[in-house]
Amino acid sequence: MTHNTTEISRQLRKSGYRVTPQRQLILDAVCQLGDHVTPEAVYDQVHRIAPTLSRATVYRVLHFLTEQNILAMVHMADGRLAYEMAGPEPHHHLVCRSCDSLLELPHSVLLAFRRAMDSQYDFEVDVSHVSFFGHCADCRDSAGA
Amino acid sequence: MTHNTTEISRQLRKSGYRVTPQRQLILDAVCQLGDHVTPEAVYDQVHRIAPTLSRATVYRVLHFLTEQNILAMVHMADGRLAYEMAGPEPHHHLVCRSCDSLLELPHSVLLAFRRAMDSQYDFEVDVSHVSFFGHCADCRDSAGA
DNA sequence: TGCTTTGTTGCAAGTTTTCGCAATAAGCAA
DNA sequence: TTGCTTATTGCGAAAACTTGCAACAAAGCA
Repeated sequence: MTHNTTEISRQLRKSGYRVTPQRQLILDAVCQLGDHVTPEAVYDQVHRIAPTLSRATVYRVLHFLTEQNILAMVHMADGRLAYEMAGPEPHHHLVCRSCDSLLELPHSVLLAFRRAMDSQYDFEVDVSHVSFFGHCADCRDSAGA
Repeated sequence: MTHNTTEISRQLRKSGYRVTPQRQLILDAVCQLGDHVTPEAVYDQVHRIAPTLSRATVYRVLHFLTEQNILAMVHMADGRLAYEMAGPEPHHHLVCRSCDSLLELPHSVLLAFRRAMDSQYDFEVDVSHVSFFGHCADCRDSAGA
């Protein structure tokens, strides 16, 4: 378990939300499954332990935990959504359109971009989670450009 | 009509694809409806003229035209997909989450970013059309942050 | 501990998006 | 123009995702 259950629980309760077994199971599942977890994968994982937990709840809880900044929403190349643990430091992805691989981008890169937009356009870009699409080194080579 | 129908038709036929009435209607619809057009909006628009044209075809054609670089896919704030004409001149948007206003971003900004990603991460970012979300000057002020 | 409040869940029905496959028709060549 | 090839469509069904609502149960308090 890489997430601090008690800390997150406390955070939720403090905001007037409840810590339910469903929410804990779903959080554990995302945590275990890694970096770009689809709702369906979460459902499969969780359903083994709690067969009555519904798909609707999975979707609702994923949304909810994202709003609470406990999870982060990730755009996949095909437009679908996936989730991952948010962590204290926002991070970003370079998503390969060919092989769907993810490359992590340090927050500092985006902070610089954000500052630039702010000063030049007076626009506050939300850089809590950003994904860029393109082609990784491997796929670029094999494409034989 | 801001798109060059004959040129696009020629491009498609040259690649071995066919120019169907459905494809033309859908292209026209996206073109008329402007920036960030949802599949449903396209369907509504097109359905008035061609009631038998199915939703499946709308989705398929939008996807297809995106692959052909005739349309560009844009991620909306809520994770949903929208489309817009790709055009020869790449353009980018700063989208305000509060008032939905669009601010155009010069391509040069993104080109610099692209070069940085290429040299630092050996990743070729697709910067043909990018949207960033956040808050414009007006909404930032009125929010009283 | 037991009661109360009200945030959450599960179900089922409702959207949105995709898929398989037979029928159709675009483009090409004669 | 006619016919052939096969890309593309439409349909219906399935998958993916959302929503309304009644029942349930987490937190807080007596």
